[in-house]
Amino acid sequence: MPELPEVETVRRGLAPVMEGVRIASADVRRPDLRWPFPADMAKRLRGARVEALRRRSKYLLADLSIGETLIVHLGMSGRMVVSGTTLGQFQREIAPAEKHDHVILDMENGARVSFNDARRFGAMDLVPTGETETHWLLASLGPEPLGNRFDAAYLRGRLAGRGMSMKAALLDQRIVAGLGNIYVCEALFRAGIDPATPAGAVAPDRLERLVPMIRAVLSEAIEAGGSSLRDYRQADGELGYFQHRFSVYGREGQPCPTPGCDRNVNRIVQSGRSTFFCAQCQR
DNA sequence: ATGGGGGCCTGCCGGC
DNA sequence: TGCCGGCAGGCCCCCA
Repeated sequence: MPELPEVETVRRGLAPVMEGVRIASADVRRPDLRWPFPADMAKRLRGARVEALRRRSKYLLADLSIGETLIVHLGMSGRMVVSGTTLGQFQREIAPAEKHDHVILDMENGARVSFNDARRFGAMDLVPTGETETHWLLASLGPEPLGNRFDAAYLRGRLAGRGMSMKAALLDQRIVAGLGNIYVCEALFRAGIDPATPAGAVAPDRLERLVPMIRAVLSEAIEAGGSSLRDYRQADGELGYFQHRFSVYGREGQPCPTPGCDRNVNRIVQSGRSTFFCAQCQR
């Protein structure tokens, strides 16, 4: 659900209330999300100070003073709800536990951070900080799309000879880590690439155009504070505004936004997921 | 190795 | 108003 910009927005919202602050107590209200929580997670979290809040792809990483890192994935519907603090635009009173609040962290500064995830596709794990990169969930992730290692030459190498569609290739977290359905649709539209084109068949100059488009759409979404659809709210509880700037995502049947184009946005299904695109502008 | 599809969960929305 | 099918931003796993 939340893609890279949404997770980065959550990270930025949480950092002021969590970084440098000890976890006074952790309430782990069920034994698992998508996978079982580590044993004694609540006990290990209690008293640990959050040294830094980082992000890798769609994962939040909280480095703790106990030498362990709390890995958090929001899945499709995960949210971090902050209350009990005047830092940021949060609810001032401590929010009582609500339905689907699975893990509640009460910080020593009075803030409460509740992990709420209705669909429970999310995940949490606690690993030695030095082993974060090699954790089984993170080990095979590709480069960050906003990082230096991601460029057209890299993409060319990874896509050469591949028969999968461009849509599927950009959704593959081993190739580039952090894009999801929305931003893949938007980036392919901006780059004028047909989502169904076999990845290995896209010409180098088009990949050269694609990379800055991916970076731009992600940067703009972060700048706008994420997208936030339906049941998702960013860390400060405010709805994000980037969703109003989608060119094609969720706009089936509406006019293509390209000036002079008279087509409507199409929706097709690729490997079970909706793809939105303009058949005129994307070839 | 590659790629395609199923499944995990709950909630919401539109149509009848 | 109520019920039901379809759909949702992710990702692992199995199968051909």
